[in-house]
Amino acid sequence: MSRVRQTVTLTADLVILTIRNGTLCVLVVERGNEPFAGHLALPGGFLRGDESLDETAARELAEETGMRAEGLHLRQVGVYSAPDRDPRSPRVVTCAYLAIAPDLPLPAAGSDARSAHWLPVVEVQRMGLAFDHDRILSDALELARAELQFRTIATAFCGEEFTIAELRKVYEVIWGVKLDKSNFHRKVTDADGFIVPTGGKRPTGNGRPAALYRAGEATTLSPPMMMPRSSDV
Amino acid sequence: MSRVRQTVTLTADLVILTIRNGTLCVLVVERGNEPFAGHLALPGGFLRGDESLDETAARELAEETGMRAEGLHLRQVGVYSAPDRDPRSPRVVTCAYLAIAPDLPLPAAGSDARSAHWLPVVEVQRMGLAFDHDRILSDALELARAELQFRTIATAFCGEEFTIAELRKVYEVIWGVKLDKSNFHRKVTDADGFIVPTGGKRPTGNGRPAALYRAGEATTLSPPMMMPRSSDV
DNA sequence: AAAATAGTGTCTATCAGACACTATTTG
DNA sequence: CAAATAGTGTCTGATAGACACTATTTT
Repeated sequence: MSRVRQTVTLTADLVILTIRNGTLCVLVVERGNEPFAGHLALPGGFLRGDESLDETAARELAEETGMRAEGLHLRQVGVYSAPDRDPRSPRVVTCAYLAIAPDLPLPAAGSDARSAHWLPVVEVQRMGLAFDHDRILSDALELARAELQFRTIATAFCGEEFTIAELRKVYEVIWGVKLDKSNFHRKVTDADGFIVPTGGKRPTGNGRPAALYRAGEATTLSPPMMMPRSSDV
Repeated sequence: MSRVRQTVTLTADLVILTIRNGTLCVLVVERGNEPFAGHLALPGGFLRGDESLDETAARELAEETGMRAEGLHLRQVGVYSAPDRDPRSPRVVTCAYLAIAPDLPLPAAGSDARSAHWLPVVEVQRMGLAFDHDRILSDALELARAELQFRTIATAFCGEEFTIAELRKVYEVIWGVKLDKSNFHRKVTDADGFIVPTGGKRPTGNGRPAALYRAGEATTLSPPMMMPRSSDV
């Protein structure tokens, strides 16, 4: 029996990241059903007969956050298929997706009869998640760190309009480093199609108001924004 | 029916790359069974009940090439789950893997009752593959190009011992560029744990014999070997 | 004016690319 | 010696990081 092909059910699980109050947060749900009822887990859902897993992920993302998935950063992290990762039968295999959201209010709780919350990533890692979702979360974070270097996804954490300081904060929070203000400014304004000035300004309370930008057309970042190498050493 | 969770069968498909006579080649099989009987396709196999997809991929790799998968570069490319990608029922979803092999003789043909061949990638792309394997192949190639920059996988294309010229040829073939001999030499010898001199020399027919190296301990390449940016411009 | 934040200019160490040069082999 | 390939040295332009400086706002 172990040597024959097996039928499984497929889920798409989502690691939806955002930045709130300068802290990297992830959307987690409290599970209502077994297995792991009452435990925290990543949001996700089952593949339907008429859709691909990418479509499953986009549908779940829309249900959980109200975001339209079109033009949104939604990227496969990997497949998690250990035979014992989920006690259910038929066996459940999942494909994890990374999504990035601006700091949005969540739709009314209970839209999916589950309670969804933004929680700081560090706190989630301390508490632990159901299934193999701890591993999925850390893999997704690693992917996000790498993608920041080569793709223009950092703007997805910001609203429609943002300042360069806000964009810099994205890099600092996800990479866990402090970046030089001047050098960052130079690099993002030089990068081709990364950000476009809107002409507007945003008063910041104290100090000179910052110029506003919106995301440019480019999806890849050239030249790349390399993560400081001091951490490897 | 389309709105309920669906059971599927899972396969792991392999994009196994090697370099033969200075040409990038991929292992393809001629399908013996429907669907697509007689067509070329990527090797692959069904998930069994006692294994993960990573293990399925490693098992198939061993069956097709005779390589032991331990310590071998085997990396998920992505999941391909379009509802119409395979006409069979129950629906077939695949996870593609990238593997890299030195220039090995294949095990006796017909080990899996299928004929496996190394074919140049460009020729395979011209002829076309079954299912969505054309797309999988091009995604795997893109991944291989990117991984060459940051991981020490180039040595996996070479035998146990290799010269720096052979290693350079790997980069040149996969990136499709010509690299400067001196600068390449400097970069690979400076990179930490990338290659280790064995002390041996290999006569190349004509000319000064080249020093031999073996793969070092490092898996990530620091500093990275950046692909020349001229191609983007 | 002081404080605070945005943004610019400039110096320097480092590194990639170009390329001339030396070294060691075969014929 | 000529040819061929391996390997070294050096110059230069581009870029990242450090940091001093200017600009514009609120209190």
